[in-house]
Amino acid sequence: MTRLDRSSHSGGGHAKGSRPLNSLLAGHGVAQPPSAPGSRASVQDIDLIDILWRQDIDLGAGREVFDYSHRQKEQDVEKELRDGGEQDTWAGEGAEALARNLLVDGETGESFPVQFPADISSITEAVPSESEPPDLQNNLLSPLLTGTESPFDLEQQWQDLMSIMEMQAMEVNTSASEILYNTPSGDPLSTNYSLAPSTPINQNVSLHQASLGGCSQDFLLFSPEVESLPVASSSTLLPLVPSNSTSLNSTFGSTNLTGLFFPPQLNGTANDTAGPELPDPLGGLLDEAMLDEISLMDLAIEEGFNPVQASQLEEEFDSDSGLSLDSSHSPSSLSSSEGSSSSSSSSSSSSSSSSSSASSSFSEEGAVGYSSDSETLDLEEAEGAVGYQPEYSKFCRMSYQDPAQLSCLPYLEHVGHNHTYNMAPSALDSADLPPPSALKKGSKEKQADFLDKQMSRDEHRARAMKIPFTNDKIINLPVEEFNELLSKYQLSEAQLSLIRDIRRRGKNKMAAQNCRKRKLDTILNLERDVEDLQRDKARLLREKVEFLRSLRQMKQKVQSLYQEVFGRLRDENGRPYSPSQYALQYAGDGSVLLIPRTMADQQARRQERKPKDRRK
DNA sequence: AAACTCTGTCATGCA
DNA sequence: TGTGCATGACAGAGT
Repeated sequence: MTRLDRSSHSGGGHAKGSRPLNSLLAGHGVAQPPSAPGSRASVQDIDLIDILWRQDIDLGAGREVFDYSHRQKEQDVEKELRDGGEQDTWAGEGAEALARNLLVDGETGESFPVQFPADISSITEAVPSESEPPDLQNNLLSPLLTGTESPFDLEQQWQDLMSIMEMQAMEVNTSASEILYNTPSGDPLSTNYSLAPSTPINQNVSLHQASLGGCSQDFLLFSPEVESLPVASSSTLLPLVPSNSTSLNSTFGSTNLTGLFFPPQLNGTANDTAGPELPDPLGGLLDEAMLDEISLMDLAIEEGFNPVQASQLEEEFDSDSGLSLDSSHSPSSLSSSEGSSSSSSSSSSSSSSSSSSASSSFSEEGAVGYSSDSETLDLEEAEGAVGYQPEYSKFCRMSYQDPAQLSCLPYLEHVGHNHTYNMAPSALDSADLPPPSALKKGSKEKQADFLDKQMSRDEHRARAMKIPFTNDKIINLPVEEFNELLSKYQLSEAQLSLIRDIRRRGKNKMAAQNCRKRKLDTILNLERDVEDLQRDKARLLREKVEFLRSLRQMKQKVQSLYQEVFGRLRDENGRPYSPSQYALQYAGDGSVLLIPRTMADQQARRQERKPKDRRK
């Protein structure tokens, strides 16, 4: 009983050691995140827009967003723009309809001044869903509606965009707006900007008032630089125009959002100089994305993972339910050679211990002892060298673990039950059944040779010392019974010492076997862990690629919206604004301002500084 | 013959 | 203190 408890204890110890691995595995297996965004069925972006809109309305941003402090002045400008805007396409029929309809709340029908919502989500929110003229809606929403991302993707990226834009908007609101509206007229900035009487155009105009009229697009307007405006910019700007996916893709990785958002020639009339590299409101996000992508590539290079191949790898992993690691070969073979004891990982710990305990208990029956395992006889030396046969020892190990198998092998069973091996070889010959091969030879000497080969060194020693009981009993009997057995015989000190050594070595031998089995099981478990982790890694990489792709698409859409809105803006003379001199900027109060690029650039720089300080 | 694997054994630490 | 177990290290034999 003590032995069984011990063995179970040892098994428990092993299980304790391997449990974290198993639990880790289980955790990996269970904790499957939602499927890759790209793989999910795409939901119409308009749904997301509606959701976001309602969220903002719920948050109280539905109405207030559409109001801002300079309404009066902007209404004046709006009037002007409306008068002048009717001449161009934007002010045409669709624009008028838009101007009319966009003043009506899509949900309540309540009329309100069209304004750009306060965050980027409001960009989509502000996009009229049903009440808008289809043409404009399509015009402005087409980039969004073409998206195939899952709502999760869109929402996530909108939130990212919003967070960045809101930060910018806050900055713009608290600084630019103050400068624009509150600074004394002597301020060169303000003079240069909107309130200056010298400026014929009131740049401090909300987008809808300026020219879009009823377009309640929520827009982030970014501040390009004016200071270093190279004059040749229309040409230089053009490449930045993401008119097609290729250019956009190229700009995604190599340029900031300046290229994305800085409107190129607008309406074909903007022949002014384009700005240089403009601060990118989404620069942080983009840079991060770029960095992520770069790091992803680095990771791919370092780890042998190609993001593009990640999915392939994933598929391989998914399709391959078996072992895909080369390293698993040797342990697999090992486990196979070890038989059933180490075949299953989850039960391997217990199996190894149970097998040992089973063998122990079985050995305690006296039927089989571990001593029958791989115990051979060296013909040359009775005391001496090992001289065992590995194949046979393996066979014997399997046999002693399975009594049924052993019963089918009488000569092995004899080995287990041989209580008389301490007798003279001649006496053993009559009692022992030789193996079939030995029987065929029919030679008593060969039988003795075989029996000798089955004996271990300790058995030889025991026989030489005339130990009156089997090594099996010496090793596997419980302490009490063992001491009882010793007390039954009058043994010399040498005999007792040998018996103790035999017992110690025999137990240690079994312990070593168990230990090696456990070690193999641990290796197998670790390999499974590695496989699972690699599978997870591939999946995460694939998801990351999907997110990056979605982000890129969102940037495209935002850029196209910017261009579209900016291109439709007209000054009081009906002329389009020069993208090199003006930029649209998003204000925290929900308004969208048309500001000079100098101002926008300053604010953008300030925004750039903030995250850096924050990182410190 | 060298490299590798398998196995037994010893020494040691822990319970 | 004795006993058993676990394990690293080593050595011998076999492949």
